[in-house]
Amino acid sequence: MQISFIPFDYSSFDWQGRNYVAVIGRDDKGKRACIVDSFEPYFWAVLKDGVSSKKTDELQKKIEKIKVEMPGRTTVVEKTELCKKKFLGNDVQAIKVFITNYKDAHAVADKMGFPEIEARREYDISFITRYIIERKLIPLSWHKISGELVGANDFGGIETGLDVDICLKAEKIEIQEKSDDKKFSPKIMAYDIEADEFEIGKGEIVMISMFSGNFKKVLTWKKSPAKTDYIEYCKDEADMLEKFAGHIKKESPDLLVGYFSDGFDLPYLRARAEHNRVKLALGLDGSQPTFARGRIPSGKIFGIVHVDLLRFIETVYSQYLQSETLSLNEVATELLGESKKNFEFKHSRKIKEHEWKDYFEYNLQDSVLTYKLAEKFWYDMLEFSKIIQEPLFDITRDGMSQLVENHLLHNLDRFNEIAEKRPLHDEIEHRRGREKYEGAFVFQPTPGLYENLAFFDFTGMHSSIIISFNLSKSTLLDKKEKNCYESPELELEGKKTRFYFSKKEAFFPALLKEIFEIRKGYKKELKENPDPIKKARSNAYKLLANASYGYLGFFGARYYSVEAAASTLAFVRKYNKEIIDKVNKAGYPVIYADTDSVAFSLGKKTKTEALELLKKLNSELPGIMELELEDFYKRGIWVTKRTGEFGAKKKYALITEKGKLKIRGFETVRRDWCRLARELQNQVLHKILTEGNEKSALEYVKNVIKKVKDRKADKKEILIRTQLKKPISEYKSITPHVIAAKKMEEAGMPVDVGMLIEYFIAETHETKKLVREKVKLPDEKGEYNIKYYLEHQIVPAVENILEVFGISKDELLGKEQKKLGEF
DNA sequence: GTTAAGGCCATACC
DNA sequence: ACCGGTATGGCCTTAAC
Repeated sequence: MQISFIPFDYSSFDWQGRNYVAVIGRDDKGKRACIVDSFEPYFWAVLKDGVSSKKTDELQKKIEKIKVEMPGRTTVVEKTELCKKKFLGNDVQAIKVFITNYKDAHAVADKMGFPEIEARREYDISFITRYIIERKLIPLSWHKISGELVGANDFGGIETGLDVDICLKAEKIEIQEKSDDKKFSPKIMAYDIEADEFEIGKGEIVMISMFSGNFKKVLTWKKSPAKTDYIEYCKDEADMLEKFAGHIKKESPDLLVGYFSDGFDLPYLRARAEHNRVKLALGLDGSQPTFARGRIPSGKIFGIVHVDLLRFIETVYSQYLQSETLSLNEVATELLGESKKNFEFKHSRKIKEHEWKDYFEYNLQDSVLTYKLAEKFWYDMLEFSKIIQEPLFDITRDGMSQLVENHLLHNLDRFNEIAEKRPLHDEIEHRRGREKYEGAFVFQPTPGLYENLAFFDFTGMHSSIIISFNLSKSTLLDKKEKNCYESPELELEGKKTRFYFSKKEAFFPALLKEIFEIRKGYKKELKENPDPIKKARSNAYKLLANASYGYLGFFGARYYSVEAAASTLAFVRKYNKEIIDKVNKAGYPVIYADTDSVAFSLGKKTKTEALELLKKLNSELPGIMELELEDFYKRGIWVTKRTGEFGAKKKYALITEKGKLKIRGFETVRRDWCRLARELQNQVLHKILTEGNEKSALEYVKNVIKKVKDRKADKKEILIRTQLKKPISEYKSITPHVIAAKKMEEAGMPVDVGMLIEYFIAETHETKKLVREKVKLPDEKGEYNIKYYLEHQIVPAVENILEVFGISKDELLGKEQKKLGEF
């Protein structure tokens, strides 16, 4: 029989010592299907140059005798094939080594230490990735699958107890052209738990909420008078866990989405199920969730894609968010305009009868928000999965470099390339230990207020350089050749040098070019005709292109190349400086520049003239490099560093003619300054940039200073928030936020790595000199320290800005110091 | 015991 | 371990007196 099929979940299983995959998806009528499939697993032995055909024959025979015994199975080399391939861009002879079980690829490769073999490769590619490459069953794309129905006794009875409508053994897989036209909306269910303790498994789970659009439910085993349609009372915790699994089976979602659920909800559920000795049968085959090890364990459920939305947002979207943390509340407020319900967390013992209803609502709301965010990010997940060709489960958890690498792996066969290996421990250590290479150039600005500015910047500068000069590991030459690309002079490991790159087409720059051009196309289409799918697709290509440069210098990369990374930056410096020179010579004084941008004064020249200059600059750029207008600005301000008289880099504020502010680097945009200082600075910048002088700003500053002195500042405005980046015990330097974290721990509050620690600086006894000795938690009794807030928050936030107008630090401080003495 | 340099630390820019 | 280097600035630690 034949079906239309869209795959979204991939798992592997062994039967009679061989590997199989079970792919879960839907057909075009919305029925759930499982495709059982397999392929002949293999890896590669790349031969040294000039091995004779006689030697090759002998070698193949030797390899074909290899056998490894494993508990419960025997893997042999089934057959070998001699092929013409490419490895790092070079033509090579390679032996394709087919083996019984892919799990033993490494063990077989280990037995192949023959002198004719240059390298053994591709035994370290994940089985699912390998499967997708071999059989081209692309995640979230429509396929036509023909095959036989799987019977009750096939594959050790996998079909029995598998909750699907159709189970097919694939024979032929064809991708459907124009599959884009066919819509697929997955059934999404969001979930959230509330527990009595934050430590995984330590307390009891009090309630579980679920939401999937038309289905809403809060399960609890606590007794309360609250009665609403969605509350379901259970006998005890064990009963609640089983009912949870029951509802998931009945509702049958494709995606089960949580927020921080890899780190909290799912492991907690698993731990409580174990504690209660019940089975948490969430998988379509009745299996329990499993956890893949990693920096953060990843919770996998057979047949249902478990997505921890936080992880996806972290890697692909956090750079676009204004939110200071990625908490569900902040992210939902920013993206949905909807927030969590107010409920002050407490142990269930302490919850009063009438409060339970609020607690249930709170719990449900978390699922509702998670669900709405998942809907919002669906197109992004879909596009990433389709473009990278990796399952949803993986693309929602991979870091940017992993995404870049997987995109490469899925496209290497188009170049007949054998993949490079993943670096091993020693190699990683070595890479991490190397000296840093020189980065981009940042222009030293002259402090001042400027009028009528233009900003130019390079579009995708790093990518366009990698593409234009064919930079990569496989194009790096040992020495200068005729007709090659030559990097500008650069310093690496203390030596001045240059690198040379071949002009021959190579997979890394070629694939990047493809990404770059496709993105350009979608960006243009999007301008003319916006739609969310195109937007998500354009963004996915953009992120992929932007991460490619970082990938070159990432120690974990298969195609790591310091030479290519350092050369990229040498070109970045060269072209940024060249543009600065040319802009200056054209009669526009350059005010500032950083990496890929240049800001300059228009003076008496017009915008049209500036755009003419842009055209001219572009005509002189090599390859696909391109400079574009970022914007014109009415005014801009640059200030001095706190120490010294030079202009501070990466710190400026601009205003457009329409009055839109662009603030970079100032305390206003830093989350570790108190709100009062940030808001004050924001107002001061706004006033100065709108009005062109400091008059009303100065007035405003004085009022705030008075407010602080009169103790009129609100507690919320003076709280300082700093992130705890590692466990308290690992801090060498005990800073105020570490003290605050310690205090929280003592008070029995949860303290986790990654948390934003809130505190304020209080009035204390004179003998306490250090700032950390004055630290108090928000709820602690005490007045804020007037001297500290004036001298360390309020004045520092504005002194450098007012200094531009000749209001010196001494003047500002001197005036205030006398008054400060009163306290 | 005081002070200044250096280091640790968090955060931002691109 | 999960993209790079450049830069600011606060506060603590430590060396030198």
